[in-house]
Amino acid sequence: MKQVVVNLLQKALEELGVKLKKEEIEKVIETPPSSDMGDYAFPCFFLASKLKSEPQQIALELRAKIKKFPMTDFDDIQTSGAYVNFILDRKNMARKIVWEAITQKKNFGKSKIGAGRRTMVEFPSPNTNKPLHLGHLRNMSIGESISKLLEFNGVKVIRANLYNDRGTHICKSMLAYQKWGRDKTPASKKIKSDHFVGDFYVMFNKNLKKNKKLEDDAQAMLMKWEEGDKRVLLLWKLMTNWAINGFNETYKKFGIKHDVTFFESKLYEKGRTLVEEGLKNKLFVKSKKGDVKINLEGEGLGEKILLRSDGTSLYIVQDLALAKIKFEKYKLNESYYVVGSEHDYHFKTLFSILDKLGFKNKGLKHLSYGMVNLPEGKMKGREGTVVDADDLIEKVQELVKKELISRAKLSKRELEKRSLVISLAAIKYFLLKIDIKKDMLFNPKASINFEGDTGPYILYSYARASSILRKAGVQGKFNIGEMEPKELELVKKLSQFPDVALRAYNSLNPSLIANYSFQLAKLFNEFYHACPVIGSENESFRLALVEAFRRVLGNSLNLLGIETLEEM
RNA sequence: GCCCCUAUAGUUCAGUUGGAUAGAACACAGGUUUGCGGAACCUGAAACCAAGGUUCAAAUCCUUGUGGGGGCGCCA
Repeated sequence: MKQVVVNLLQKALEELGVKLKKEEIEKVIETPPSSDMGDYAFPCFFLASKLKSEPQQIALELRAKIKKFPMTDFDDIQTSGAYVNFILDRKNMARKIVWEAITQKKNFGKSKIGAGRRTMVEFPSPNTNKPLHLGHLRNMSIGESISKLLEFNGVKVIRANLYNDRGTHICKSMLAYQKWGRDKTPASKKIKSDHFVGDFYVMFNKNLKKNKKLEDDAQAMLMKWEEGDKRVLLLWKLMTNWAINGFNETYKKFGIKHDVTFFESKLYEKGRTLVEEGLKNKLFVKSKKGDVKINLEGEGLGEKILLRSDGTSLYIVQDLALAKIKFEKYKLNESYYVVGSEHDYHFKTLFSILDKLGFKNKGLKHLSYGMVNLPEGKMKGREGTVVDADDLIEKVQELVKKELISRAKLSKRELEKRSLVISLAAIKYFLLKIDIKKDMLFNPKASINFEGDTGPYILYSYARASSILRKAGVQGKFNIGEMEPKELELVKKLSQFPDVALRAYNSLNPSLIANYSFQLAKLFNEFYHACPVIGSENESFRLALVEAFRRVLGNSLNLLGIETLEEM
């Protein structure tokens, strides 16, 4: 519908002597602050200097020109100051949007703008020495939602995960296990296996306070690991598998699945050829001590060391290698890294070095998201102020169960299923509604609230729509009579979905979808309070509207990685 | 010390990328029972960190200051 407005404006502007491209016109079109003013607005301020006239005057002339064209889609075109406001034929619009939503179903709102592209999205890439925490939940929510957004716009997505399974942090857990964990296994302790590993990491840090020598022991163990010491490798394999098996349970519960998995342990020496290449091109320099570094002062990034003086490589070298492997093996157009903003500097240097190595315009992007803070401040692993991912999910699920039990009798299985869907909706929505790049506060009390701007509230409105449709039975065609204001508002909100999905795709920001979902759910609740559906004069249209709403909200939630429920 | 990010009701967040009257939610005060599920709906009070600048137009862009967060290892 916007395109019709654009076309009309382009023709009228040309008659006034201004040639503008469609995209230029589309860009300035906005939505008026209130819907009585119109559905689309065109501000004329920027034309004032070109036409050497008052913006108000231009608006009037523009309106006069447009009025002369034959039109079917509009009730009226008005001006208000320097704005030309287009008022759509509401019945026509409602018919169109509702019909499209109902018939296009899952495809409603999709675009093909990304067709033919292949993009890798890497998340959450944890360390294998301790279980996932709240930050990883934000990471996974964002990673999955962005993957869905890309797919919704035609992109072929490859979901990847990189395990940071090598280094001193791993050796710390291993050392603690060697010292104090003899013969115990996750099964014998009846504990989730990644938590089992994490407990030893905590144990290491506790004992480190009493015995500083442990730090050296961990370093010594890393040396043995690098030398290929069989005993150390055996233990490493055992514990890494425990960690990963535990993660896999969490991924499954959280609803994410990877297509590719990378391991730092297999990659960390693969960047050598790249380093040698850089040395040949004099991009990198070897100092007298033997370490290899690159000067990035020009970019304001300082000096970066790539190889230690003993010849072993640093973390960034494997990221260099991995970037290349990704593009060569998977024929990518883009590669996105979902990693917290604390690593902004790392990615700046990484991309800068790759650029210098001739790896230009490869669509590498750091999807940097803000830190998750607690009311008490930052989460600190060693001080035990971390919110554990599994614990959080379990805790929220328990609260949902209590709520469900107080409402209806459910079978155990149904209780489990519903409570999981609702609690994941609560957590994911809470984490996704905030602008990806901003730090956020995770208030445990607010996160278990199920009223207002929350996942459960949105799921509830979906379930109510389903309930109405269930009661009414199957419907076919519909007729539109006079529309109530709430019906119109709901229709307009539905019509915005394709635009919102596209904007979220362009800005790679799921929070737009989250906020839209809430606004849509809220309008629906207002609508069904104001307008009876079943048995009303406009039953056929209202039912269709409810169905369209249900469809669009379902599509919207799907983009957030949130499942829906027919009953709550 | 240097670099990056950030600042909107009591609190947590929006604000269509520079446009018309800055929107919600929570909390607070009050209300909606005989209609499709009250995890709902309605009413009320409450905000752009400060000072300059650019512009027809600034919460949005620039400068400075102040507050908050992060990064500056031959760690990952």
